[in-house]
Amino acid sequence: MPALDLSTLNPPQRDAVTTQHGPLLVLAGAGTGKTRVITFRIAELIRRGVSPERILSVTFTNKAAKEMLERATHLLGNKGARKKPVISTFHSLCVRILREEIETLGYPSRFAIYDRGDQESAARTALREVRVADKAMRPPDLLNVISKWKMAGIPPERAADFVENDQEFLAAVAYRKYQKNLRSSGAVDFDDLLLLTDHLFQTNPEVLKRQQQKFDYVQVDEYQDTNGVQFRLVEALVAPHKNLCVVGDDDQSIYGWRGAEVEHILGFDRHFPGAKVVRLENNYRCTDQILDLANRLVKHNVGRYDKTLIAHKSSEHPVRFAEFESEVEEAEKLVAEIKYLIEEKNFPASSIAILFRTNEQPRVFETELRRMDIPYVLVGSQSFFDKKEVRDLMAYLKALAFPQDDISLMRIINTPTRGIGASTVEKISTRAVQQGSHFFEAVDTSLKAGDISQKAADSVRSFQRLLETFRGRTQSEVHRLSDLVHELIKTIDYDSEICRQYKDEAQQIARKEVLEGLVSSVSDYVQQAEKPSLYEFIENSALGARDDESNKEDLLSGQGVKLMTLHSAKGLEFPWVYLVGLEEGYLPHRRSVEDGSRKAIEEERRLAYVGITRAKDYLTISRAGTRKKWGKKRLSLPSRFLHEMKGETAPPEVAAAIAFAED
DNA sequence: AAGGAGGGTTTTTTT
DNA sequence: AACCCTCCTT
Repeated sequence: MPALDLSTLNPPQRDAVTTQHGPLLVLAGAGTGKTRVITFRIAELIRRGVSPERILSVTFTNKAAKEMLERATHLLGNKGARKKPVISTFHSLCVRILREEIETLGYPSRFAIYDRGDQESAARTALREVRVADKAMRPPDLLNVISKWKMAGIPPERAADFVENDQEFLAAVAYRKYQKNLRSSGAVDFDDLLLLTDHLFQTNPEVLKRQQQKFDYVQVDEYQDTNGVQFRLVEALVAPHKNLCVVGDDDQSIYGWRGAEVEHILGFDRHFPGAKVVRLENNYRCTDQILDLANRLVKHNVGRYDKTLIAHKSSEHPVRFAEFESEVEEAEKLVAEIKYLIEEKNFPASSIAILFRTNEQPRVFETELRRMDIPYVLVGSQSFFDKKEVRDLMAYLKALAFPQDDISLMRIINTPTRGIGASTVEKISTRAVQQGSHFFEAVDTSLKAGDISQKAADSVRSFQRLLETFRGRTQSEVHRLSDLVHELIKTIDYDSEICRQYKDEAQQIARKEVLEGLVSSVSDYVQQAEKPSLYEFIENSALGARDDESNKEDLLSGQGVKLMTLHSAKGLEFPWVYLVGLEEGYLPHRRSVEDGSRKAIEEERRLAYVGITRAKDYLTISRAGTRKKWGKKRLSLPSRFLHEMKGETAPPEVAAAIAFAED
């Protein structure tokens, strides 16, 4: 654990950071010790007698929250051991508030939180219900549009007025279905958590007052990434005292597509008059060459605070630019070098990171790393919870915990196959919609109406009984929840399902191990939980806040080469970094280029900036001349950012291609 | 209803 | 190359 050291701040800055009252904006560039500022402030406030639980710090990821808590606890030593400062993500904070205020809500007292996978299923169902052809709009696209509307406070009924193109017209119709289905399943998505809390604050002064009284000091990390709803929540919480300290860097705003608005950080002193502004421009992370490159690149952005970070470390090694024939060669050559570094130079694998723009890119590197027997960790979205088996089993657990959750039920009703075919499901569902009931309540009607056979009805009912039995037991035998999950897997005979699906024996074993992993994480959860419940386990999983899992991740991350997207690399640093795939269409991404707006390209440029500034000592930036896409080899041109950061003009063929794409 | 073959489509980024 | 959907046979 690095010692906390504010010697990097000059005295007025130090005073400002520890100012006890009023709004404070810390504009901190990359590598200037942003997070340290918050941790230091927490410790300082506590030292001055503020009770730890009255200090709220909000981060964007659970990982960041956990790390901050560890640092703060460490800093406080034994003194802080009894009470802890509150550190949480926006989403966990909202869940807590909603749970506390559940009585006032008028919403079902139990609600399922849908994770990304659930949201996609719900989106797919909605699209189907409004008969949108699959190719007209994909579930993820629908979710993006819905999220945009939700963050702008636009409800389903009014979405039609805000439609900007044909696709959004379809989305507006599907949005209504999506929200209706979620509500009838007793579920909320990530955005709803924020929206409901916001709504609660706006409409219920007592609730707001109660929540306001909980905290005397509020701090927000990565403030450049707050969206409209998050801004309103913060504003509401600090309204009585305005003791708000935000930390961020407008050059690292990379979540515009999720509704983040840089205006929040740029206009902080307008929103909070009298705000103190502290600028941190001394970079202690990167060598001067790395920083030069980053500075030169980001200067091409127009909408930003003009600032130049000052390096405090001189370069031992120049930044390298590598070019390869294909993406395969890129992976082979770079991994060969990594092998050399680890084996010959005793470089710890964990100090090396490979950063890329999209989730498709790490594949080649994974193959190569595995071939070379180098330990690696793929950090990010394609995680444990995205595996099909886990999602199936989680759907079972959700169906158990939430009897009205028909969306989860649909996922598992015939998985593994149990004689409930598509047409049976279709017919019962239609009846259910007609009579405005849940799926199981429509079985009788369907049978009487002659929609389905007696045999089909029996299969459905017997599955319903199975669920009910387990549902009862998850409550009465909650202390042995993991045994129950194990028993459930045996009862539904999921193992046979795996064997049927995967012919390869190694695959079968791997998949079964995944399931065992889930069972053991349930068991870990039950052990560490104060008052274990199936609901809480599901909730933790959705929010990605499961202790056991992140511990495992930490354990792993100590060992391997890290592979991650630029988005997940935000806030991290590594001694040795490969920034790969610097090609037009990837960075900047094709979709942003096609968008054509300066804003879109500037966000891509900030992504590249984030990538460069992750490197402490060594940076290699690489590109491939060809790249396989959809099984076909295609020419890949060097990214415009390469030329910008080197201070060159793009060669004619690249410039022509850029101009062509922008037309 | 289940399973397999064949055909078409796909890849931003994430709490 | 991998996935999902549809259609066809059993």
